[in-house]
Formats: sequence, structure tokens, C-alpha cells
Amino acid sequence: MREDDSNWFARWEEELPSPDELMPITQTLITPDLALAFDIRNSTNSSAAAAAVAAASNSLHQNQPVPPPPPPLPTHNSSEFAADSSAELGSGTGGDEPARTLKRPRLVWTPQLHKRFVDAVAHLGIKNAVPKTIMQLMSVDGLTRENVASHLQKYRLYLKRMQGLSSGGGGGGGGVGVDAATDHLFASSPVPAHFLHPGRPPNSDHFLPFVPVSALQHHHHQQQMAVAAAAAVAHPQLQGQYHRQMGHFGSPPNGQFDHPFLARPAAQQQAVHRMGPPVHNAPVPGYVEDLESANGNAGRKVLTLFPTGDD
DNA sequence: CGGCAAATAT
DNA sequence: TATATTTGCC
Repeated sequence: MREDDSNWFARWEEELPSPDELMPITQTLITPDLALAFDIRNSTNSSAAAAAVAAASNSLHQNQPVPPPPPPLPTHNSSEFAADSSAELGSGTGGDEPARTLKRPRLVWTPQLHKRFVDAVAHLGIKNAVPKTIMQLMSVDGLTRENVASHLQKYRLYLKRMQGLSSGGGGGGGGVGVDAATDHLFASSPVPAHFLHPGRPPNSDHFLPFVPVSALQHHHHQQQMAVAAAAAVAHPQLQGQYHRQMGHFGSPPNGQFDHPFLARPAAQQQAVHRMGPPVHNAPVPGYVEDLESANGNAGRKVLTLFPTGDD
């Protein structure tokens, strides 16, 4: 019995399709042209773009020019981030400026993404943890205030829920016992202690492991995806992981996560900013998270997130 | 802009 | 169906 159990898993891994197997498939399904135009989002394909982006950004390194680290806690940060350097791509097929009236696909909050979110909130502090600030701090391309806002809402509920349970005590002791379906996503990311009680700051307002990275990769719009798609093709191994992020992440109570992919929708807008004053070309460094062992994470290396974006 | 409730998609 | 995410309103 035990042998079977142990073997089934081992076999499972071996039974997995080899990169070569998947590669052709991707090529067949996602052609360069398609990748360029890729706004394809029927249901489970948007992940392709996401994974692709992740893969592409995967090439980021750990630079540390000690740039503008974590913002102290300004009354209102007017730090407008804009990584807009290269303007158009002007690649052959011209006339591509989507993202204008297109609707974005559902944003998939992956553990990594959420981690970033939590980190941002932690750095900002509950008081400054407002959607806009968080969004800016996250510097995630494609992320909108609405996305953060809605997620923040849920996040708060999750925290509140946790507080209620923590008081009751029930069973077992350890601190981790709340695993509601919704909690799973949140549970994947460590929650700063002081988050639960705003009236008791430990000592520092922030202690985030934020790792500012040089803006080494600032793709833009569809070009971004093109690169991403290419990366995806180059890394078929990832394909096996991103092909299903619609429902939820399959992670055991204390297993490990493996879905460092963010759903990257089409570009948003780069020409006109609503209230954004002349954004300076500040190569705002994106923040990458390091390998962190969340509760339950054991020796599982997480992929780094990626780039920053502009607004 | 920020928060909350409802609607919708998966 | 339930959950996640989006959208609208205040």
C-alpha cells in the first residue's frame, strides 16, 4: 500500500509530458502572430500570457543600487511611477494600440502577487494602506486601483475573520487552523503581525523584505507579450504549470505553492493620464520578492515576480 | 479616492 | 454550487 502511494507520486512526475511534448503544442496553438495579438482570453488561455510574462521577467537579476527604498510614510505620496521609456514599438505591423477600449481579463491573484500585495500593505501600514498607494507600491504592470481595492476588501475581511477565530481557541493550537477556501489564497502569504491589531505597533512601521530591483526590464504593451510569449515557448516547462489558474490554486494545507504567474492583460493606456501630472521618467524599480518560507513552505523556491509598470 | 454591496464569470 | 473577481454606487 505504502509503496503504491509513494510510487504514484514519483511516477506522476515521470509521467509528465516532456518539454518537447508541450513545445510543439504551444507552437501550434500559439503562433508568433497570435502571441502578438494575443488578447486571447477565452477562458484558460489568458494564463498563457501571464505565464509568459512571468517567464520573461524571470530573467531579472538581483540588482541593488540602493535606490529609493521604502517610502517612509508621507502624507500623500505623489510618487508617480512611470516606466515609460520606449514609446512605440514600430515593428512591422503597425497600427496596434489596443488596450484602449478592450476589457481586461480577470485578474488572477496568485500567491506571489498577493504576497506582494501584503508586503506593500505592510510597508505602508494599515493607515496608508489604501488601494492607490498599494497599487503604486506594488508597481505591477497591469494592476489597477480597482484590482487592489477589491482585493484589499477581501483581505480585510480575511484579517477580521482571523481575529475572531484567534480569540476562540479551539483546537489545536498552533495559530494556523483557518483554511477556508478564500483563506487559502491569503494563507499563502504571511500576514504581518500588527495587521491584526492596529492599536499596537510593534516597533517599526515596516520591515518589509522588499527588494528593489533595477528597472532592467520594461517591456511595453503587446511587445511585452510578444516577448513573454516567446519566453513561454522557450520554457515549455512552465506550460504545465500555468494551464489552469482559473479556479483556485491546488495547494495542500501545508504544501507549497507553485504558481508565480500573474494574469497580465493587455496594455492599459500610455498616452493620456487622467490626473497624472507629467510623470518623470523615473525608472522606478520594481520590487521582487525573495524566497520566503511561508508557514508550511519547505525548501520550495519561489519564482521571482516581475517588473514594474507604469501608469 | 476609498469602502461596501451586488453582479458576473469561472 | 461556491468562490473569485469585477462593477457600480455612495
